[in-house]
Amino acid sequence: MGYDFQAIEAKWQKVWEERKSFEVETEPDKKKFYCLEMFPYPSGALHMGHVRNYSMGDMLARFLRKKGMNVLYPMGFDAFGMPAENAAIKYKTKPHDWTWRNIEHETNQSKRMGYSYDWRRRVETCNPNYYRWNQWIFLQMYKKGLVYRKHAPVNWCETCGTVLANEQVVNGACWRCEKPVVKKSLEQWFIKITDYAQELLDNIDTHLTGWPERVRIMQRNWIGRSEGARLSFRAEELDYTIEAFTTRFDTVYGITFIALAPEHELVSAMIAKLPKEEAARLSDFVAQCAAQSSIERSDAGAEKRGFATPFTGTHPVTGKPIPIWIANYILMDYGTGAIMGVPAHDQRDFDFCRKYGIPVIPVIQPAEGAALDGTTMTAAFEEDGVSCNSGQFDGLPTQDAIRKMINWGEEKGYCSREVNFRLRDWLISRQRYWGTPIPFVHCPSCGVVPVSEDQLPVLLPEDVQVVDVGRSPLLDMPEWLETTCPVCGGKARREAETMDTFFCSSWYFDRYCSPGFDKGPFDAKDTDYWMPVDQYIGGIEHACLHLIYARFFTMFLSDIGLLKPEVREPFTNLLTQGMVIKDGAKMSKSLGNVVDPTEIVEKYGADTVRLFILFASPPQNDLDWSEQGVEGAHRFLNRVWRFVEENLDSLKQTGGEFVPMSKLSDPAQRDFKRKIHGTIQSVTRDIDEEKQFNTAIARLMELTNALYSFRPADEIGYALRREAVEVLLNCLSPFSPHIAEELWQMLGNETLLSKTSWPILDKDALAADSVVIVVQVNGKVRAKLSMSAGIDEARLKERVMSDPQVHEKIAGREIVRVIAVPDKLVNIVVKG
RNA sequence: GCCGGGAUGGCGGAAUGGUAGACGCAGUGGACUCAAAAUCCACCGAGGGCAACCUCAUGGGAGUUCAAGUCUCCCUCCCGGCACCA
Repeated sequence: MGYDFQAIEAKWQKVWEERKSFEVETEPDKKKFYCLEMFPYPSGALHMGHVRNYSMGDMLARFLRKKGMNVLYPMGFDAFGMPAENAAIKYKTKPHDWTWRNIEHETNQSKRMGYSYDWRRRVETCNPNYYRWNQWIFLQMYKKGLVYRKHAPVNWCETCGTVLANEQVVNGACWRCEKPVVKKSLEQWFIKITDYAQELLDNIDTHLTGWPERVRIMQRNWIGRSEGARLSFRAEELDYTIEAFTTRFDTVYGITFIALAPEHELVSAMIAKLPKEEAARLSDFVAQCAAQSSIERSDAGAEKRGFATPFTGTHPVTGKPIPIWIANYILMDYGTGAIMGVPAHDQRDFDFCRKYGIPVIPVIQPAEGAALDGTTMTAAFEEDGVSCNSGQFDGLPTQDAIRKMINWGEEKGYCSREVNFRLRDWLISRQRYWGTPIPFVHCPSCGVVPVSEDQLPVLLPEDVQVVDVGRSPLLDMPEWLETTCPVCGGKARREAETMDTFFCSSWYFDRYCSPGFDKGPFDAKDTDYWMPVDQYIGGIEHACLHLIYARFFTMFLSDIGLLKPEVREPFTNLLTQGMVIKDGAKMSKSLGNVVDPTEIVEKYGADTVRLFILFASPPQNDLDWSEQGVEGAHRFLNRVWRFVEENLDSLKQTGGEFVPMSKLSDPAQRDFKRKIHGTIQSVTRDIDEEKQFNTAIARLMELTNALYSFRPADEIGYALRREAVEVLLNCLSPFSPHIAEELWQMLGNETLLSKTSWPILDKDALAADSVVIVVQVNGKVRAKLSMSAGIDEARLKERVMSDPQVHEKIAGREIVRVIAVPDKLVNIVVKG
């Protein structure tokens, strides 16, 4: 009859759907497991990366169901975003229509793979029943003071026609289109994610122990905590107090200049105060700095340029006047946008001072070697040493000096302790159409005011033609734009900007718990049961994007009581899968090395594709696509099929109880029984603990090989063979569920294999009867002796030392020592 | 520059400090066949030997250990993240 995978896969997909095999409910008395994958953007079709991601998740979900868990395993679509607008222009359609068509197509693709999602829970972020809760959550954040508008230099992507959050700028370029990003001064919406910086950092150590070390380090770096102090310089002529942050208060006596970022607010006051000609030169300088791209600005090797102002600030400790400069290497968005310049101990300051002839005063001397001289040094001394030129602190080692001087500074009021983070507030607004409308209106008399909660959702018009990427069509829809003010009832204009789509993806996993709920974003009775996610699977590229935003959301939702207090983190365990590579490069349209999953599934079947993709590489590694490898996986499934088909009669005749190890006397049968249970043990461990799916599959291949070589001679032999086939199919079914289900049925089983418990391990069947003892001489393998298992150390030594073969290898040399590891090895150390 | 991760056959990859190379891919030889496909059997790190076996081998070098792919130190190369963050 042959392995007709097309018919089999269609058949079982239908059965599972009709029997609602994978639908789950909140059942507090059952042990739950929440298995989640990063939901896709519906760009048209699922690619191999998705297939890899979801094949892992589905395998785990199916495995855990068999282990008796109540498994929540949902799927949805991250459906708002730029590509829909671009596609709408290109194909002369509407983002709404394009997106929904793709959602339906990709859902069907997913079903064709046999993934066991509870499809009733599908979430689409572009659905008003979802994004209304985006708007609602945004208003809750506003109420808690976490939402604000700020006029600031922001990252602007010309190609996408929108601003970007810090996390979305990768090497100075847009994360999506990879075009350079420029700074633009705009008034934008921000969320105070920095209020949570400390908890985001602390929880990495306390809560994220189930995450890859790599991701934890990346997040720690991204949050970037540094401890130091804030100090101020009074600039009397300008009637202004300049604040600066430093991590090296111990170098305070080495300050020789103050530098401000060109965007610093004091700069315009200076321009106003300066004589016309000099004011013009300063404006010019500031304009030149602004013209630099963010890539140039952030290049450490770039030339440092400065402008000497005639103004000074008062040194907080010595009271001396310190000249104020404007410098292009000072960043406005870190610290205060002003620094204390200590050229002797900071390389950047040093470079700057040498260029402009500013004095260099060492305040730390190396513990050993020649003393530093400010006039002759060629580089800043940034290591630890001993303080000098620092009054009462002279002679202190650097670490002591840092501690003591900051205490002293605080006591005397020279400084105040401060912690700074590299993490910036989240710029949430986008100048785009296809997104969640920000639920605010602009009223000429009341200002920017929130839409009242009972007016949600602010619907996004769906019947919209996008013609130009440069301008949101919402701006040209007066019927949508014009509204009334929720406060005064007067004429007002809607906020036409939409939310960053990362807002949508920061809580979708909560929504899966109660997808139909309409009294809030989700029902606490469901999230209290299901959250947090037990296993999350997705790409490493979200390490400092989605995976930080979602953590912040969870903390916030927990703080306002929507999630229970103990849920502070959304994802207990994280698995980051590698990319799918072909011909040495990531599959991409531009390289033309894309393999379409649909075609491969048609040719080999979903079971083969799933098996290959999990077998070819461990989950975290990149996976090299190889059609020959796919054929190998297909061959294996064929082998399993053929075995059952060819031996069906004898397999069916021996149903019932399996023979326990104690009833087996034939060595071949005992070995085979051991192989069966050894397979259960290692497959279970590989999936559950090691997350090494490739080796789990290798074990199943070994069992299949053993099945082919085992020759049953009696009834017990046939019963063992039946046991082996059942174990094989059961263990195979999370990987290749359709073929396993079909063969299971062919054996005469009436229950669904998908609903059948994982095989029970018989520990008695694991113990070996005989073992091969490796005999080493001076650590080199010299002989292998077979003996029965469980011999103690003394008897083992005795047996090995009396063996003639071993004698020959020692050849009369003097025995210094004998090390014996029972059931394993004996190492004889000899001299000469 | 700083912080991570890695380097094992022709390839993907296995190896609680205890037989290096499981499993698969590719390859070689054979069986079946008129022939091919499919399938099955054998071989498959390098060198030496008729053989039993021996020597070398996990990027390079040292060290710890009875024993190191695995632990420690140094070096080389690759990959990733951060980077004028005060």
